[in-house]
Amino acid sequence: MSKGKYYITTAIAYTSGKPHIGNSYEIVLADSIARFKRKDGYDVFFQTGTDEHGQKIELKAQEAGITPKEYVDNVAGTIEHLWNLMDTSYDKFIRTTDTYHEKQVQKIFKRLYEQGDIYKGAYEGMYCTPCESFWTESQLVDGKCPDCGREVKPAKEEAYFFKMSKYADRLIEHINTHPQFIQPVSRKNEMMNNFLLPGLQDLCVSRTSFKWGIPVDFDSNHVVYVWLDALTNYITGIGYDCDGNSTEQYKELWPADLHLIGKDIIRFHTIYWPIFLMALGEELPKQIFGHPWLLQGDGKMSKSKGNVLYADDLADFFGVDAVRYFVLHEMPFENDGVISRELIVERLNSDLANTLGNLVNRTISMSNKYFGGVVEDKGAATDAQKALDEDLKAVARGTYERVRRKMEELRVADAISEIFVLFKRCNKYIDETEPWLLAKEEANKDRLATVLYNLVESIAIGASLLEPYMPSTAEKIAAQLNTSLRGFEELEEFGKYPSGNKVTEKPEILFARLDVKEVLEKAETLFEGSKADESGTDGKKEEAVPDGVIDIEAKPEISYDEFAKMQFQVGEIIACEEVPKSKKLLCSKVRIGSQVKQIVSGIKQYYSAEEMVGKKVMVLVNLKPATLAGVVSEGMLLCAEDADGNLALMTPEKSMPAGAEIC
RNA sequence: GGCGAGAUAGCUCAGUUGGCUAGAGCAUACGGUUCAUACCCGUAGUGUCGAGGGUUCGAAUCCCCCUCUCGCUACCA
Repeated sequence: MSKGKYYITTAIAYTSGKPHIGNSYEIVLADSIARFKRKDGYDVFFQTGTDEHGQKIELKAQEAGITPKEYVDNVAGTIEHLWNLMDTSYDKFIRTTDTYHEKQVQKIFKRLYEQGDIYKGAYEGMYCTPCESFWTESQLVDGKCPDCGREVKPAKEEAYFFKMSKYADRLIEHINTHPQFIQPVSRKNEMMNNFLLPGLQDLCVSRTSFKWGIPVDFDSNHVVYVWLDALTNYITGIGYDCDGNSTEQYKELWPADLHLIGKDIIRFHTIYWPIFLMALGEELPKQIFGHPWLLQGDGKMSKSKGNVLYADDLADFFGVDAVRYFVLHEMPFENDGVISRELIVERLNSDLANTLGNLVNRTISMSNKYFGGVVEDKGAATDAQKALDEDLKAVARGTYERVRRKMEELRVADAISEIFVLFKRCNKYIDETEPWLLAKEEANKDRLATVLYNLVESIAIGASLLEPYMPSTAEKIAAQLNTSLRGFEELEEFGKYPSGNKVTEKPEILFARLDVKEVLEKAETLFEGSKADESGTDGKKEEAVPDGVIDIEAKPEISYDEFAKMQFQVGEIIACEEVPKSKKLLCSKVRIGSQVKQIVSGIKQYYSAEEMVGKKVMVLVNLKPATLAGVVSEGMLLCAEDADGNLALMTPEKSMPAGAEIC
């Protein structure tokens, strides 16, 4: 009997490169929820996929010397392979380059345009010719340039905008009346306070600066903004049609029950996406969960440091289920969690090898040793023993309900812990009943059989509950017990294991204990080896990176003319002060030849105002002035930036006069 | 700068509407046990519950203030 449909999605993965474990973990999380709901009697539809458009991909492809399509085919293949490797049970893998998706996005864009939600405007906003500045509507003072007070006029660069403000009130109302809509709740406040309550800006939903996107079919200069493109995957993937010819599947599945996403893209999912849906007249998803991230403890993950963890490498090392267990068990609900090989070894040893693996092993060993593997419920127990048995049984029978409640709140880590409470209870039961003592007296044979039966039955229940999280481990345990995994509806009754059944003769070790030191050494060796022959997902060989250097993302080639437009000069800092009300900004007076410019820079963390004075620095002089934190800045001080974001000013290597050209 | 969250055992955290000697897991030490993957079971802990002040018979829990950390956000030209 079905409890109804359950449509769950992950964010679609961006195909700019191979995702690391921090990104891959979302799919495992979604998978465990999908599998749980399926076992719990829901008709689950689980969709994932890839987001394949955008400038970044266009550039990456250009770098690799292949077409964008070739590039994304490559990466999408890698991603789907990873998802499969992690044993995820998605029903649909959508790619935003799929034809049906692209067609639908074009239709949606057109419809929104025709009904007036999307309008053609100017990307940079209002232009003040004398100041050479663009301003957004909200920056204008009485509709005039905030700097000089003169008239402004619309800029030339055209773009399409979505009227967000039109739907803002409805969205606020929806969020307020649906407390479950945004999870965790702290995220809801952030969205409200930062975006909704101050007033939503209209969103620019087209681009002309690159080509790799879905073209706006009635205006070929424009491609659809990637987020409008990407978000709609949730409906196009199940057959939405904006002319009203949506499939039966769509009608059944929409609205989605859960969008599982990273906390970094909550804004797009809780503001823009619902508003797009309102504009289309569709229902809003029931819940959006912005999960935190698993981060590396020892600094940022970086390719050149060789400390990036990938799901496939970890799976090679520890096994798929161990990795699944780790990421799910450490799944932070509100704060970011930490992942490292050391921590994985710790968890694997203490939970998987000691508590679970050893329990299964010792139980099966005893069954073989004492009864040739036959497990029989003789029902033998004195009153005192009955109390003991009943306590174990109560834990076993109640575990499903405890797990279910945790899953209801998406507390996956807590759900798993509940299952391990049962396994720990089993270990304790062995100590309490002392089977090895029972085995010494022939008169206690029946009691011994009963004890082992209770253990086998409890483990069978635990394994069945474990299935959504560690599917193949659950299967392995069932196989060793010579039984099959049960449905959830069979877990609240104790004694389903067929009495007289025979367990396997030779129990395999489920999880071997690992030595942290050995693991780290092996990882080191592997990394050294793979550095030499690793070919990136872009098909281009990556050079081994020597110590002390970093790589950054390459920008497209420019012409000499483009370069020549920029004017660099040596500037001398003659005064400098902190910008009030600002965390990062210093405001410097910079002498460049005979003139003095005021330049604001975000370097307060690295330089004090005092030490700035007297420095000769490299200045981009002819940059369009802008206002930062209320202060006008008329240029840019150039800095070098390392992988951790530390900044160092560029200064001339020999003494040079202020104003000297840098060319 | 604005808004918000938090600071509890070595580590990760739980502590409901203020109430007895402040808890769990991991790690540590000791004891027990030997069926098992040197595993399991038990016991023991230590904590100025971030600092200071206040309300109260009584505060980790409420109020004020301070310090620090974190998240989102605006500036990072």
